[in-house]
Amino acid sequence: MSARALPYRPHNHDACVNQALAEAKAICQQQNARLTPTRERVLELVWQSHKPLGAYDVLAKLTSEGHNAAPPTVYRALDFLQQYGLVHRIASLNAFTGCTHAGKHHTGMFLICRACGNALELTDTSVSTAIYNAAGAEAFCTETVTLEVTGLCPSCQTEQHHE
Amino acid sequence: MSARALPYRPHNHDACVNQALAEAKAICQQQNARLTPTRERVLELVWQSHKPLGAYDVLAKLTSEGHNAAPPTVYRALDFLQQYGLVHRIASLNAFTGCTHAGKHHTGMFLICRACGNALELTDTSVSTAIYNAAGAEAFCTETVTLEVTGLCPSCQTEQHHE
DNA sequence: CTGCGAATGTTATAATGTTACAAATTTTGC
DNA sequence: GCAAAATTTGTAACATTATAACATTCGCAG
Repeated sequence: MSARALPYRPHNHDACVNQALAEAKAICQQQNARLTPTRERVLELVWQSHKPLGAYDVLAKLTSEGHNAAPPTVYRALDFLQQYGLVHRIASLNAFTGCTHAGKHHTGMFLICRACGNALELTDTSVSTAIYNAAGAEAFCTETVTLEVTGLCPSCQTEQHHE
Repeated sequence: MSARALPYRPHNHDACVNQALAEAKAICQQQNARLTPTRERVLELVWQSHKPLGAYDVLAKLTSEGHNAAPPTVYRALDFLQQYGLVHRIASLNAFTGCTHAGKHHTGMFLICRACGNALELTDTSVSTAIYNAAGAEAFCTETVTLEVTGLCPSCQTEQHHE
């Protein structure tokens, strides 16, 4: 598998989408989960860019395509996708983004640019370890970690025009 | 200044509240900010326990005290308190909690027990450093960090009855 | 083809958060 | 002290995000 493109640099984004869809199909098949058309379409929509997308944004896109959708349609699809590790919810944005480490056990860390809105998902062992240890020092049993960093991505640090 | 009590252990909680209020007054005085009665009352309410409180919970308490409050009343007070580092917003819960490190420059890390609902705020240099470095390795300029760990606190790991 | 569980449609509503403008209060400059 | 300015609060309406409850349809095993 090739390295992931950086969200805030120009790249062939179709490759991102295709890879994500291919991985999703493989994962669902392997786990005997049904990647139905609606679920697949929602996953595609979330992957339309590296900017986390609100549930109602997804809904609007579905609607504009003629899909007869309501909020539960979207939230159910997103729940399913989250369950199988195909998308992440960004709590600080109330939005969803495609998982770039699908299938791999990981603690997502997100770098979210406040200027261009793109989010980069990282996995960093020293971060996870430090968090796990800090929690352990308080005898706390860690189950889930929400780690979202906001700031400026390399592109937006130098450019004036934010995409 | 004495060490902080652990949220999920029995402790003299009035001391927590009193300390928080005293610190808040000192900080506001020092920064020439006005800790008005409404703001102070909201801070007290948020400090009524170590369980992060929703804005509408605060609103309900204010209302039950006869205060003529509406959502903006609460959100404005919370915004003010956040601005001066007196409360934190817990994004994964849509709730607010009193800051136990008010006045000190810090990156909050929260250990949130899914059983009892209490939250413990930590500051851990190795965690902050690891995060900052991981972001820096991507040439990302960190501004804010949201770090919320969910799991089981020591008490709830052993006890059946969750407070 | 029929019955069962999973998935989706549909309607309504809950929970969280914001906008906009008016009134009251506090501060400030004189 | 007093008027103007700035800050804070009141008030009503509304926007956004998410869920509940129940009916219907779909996919598939027997």
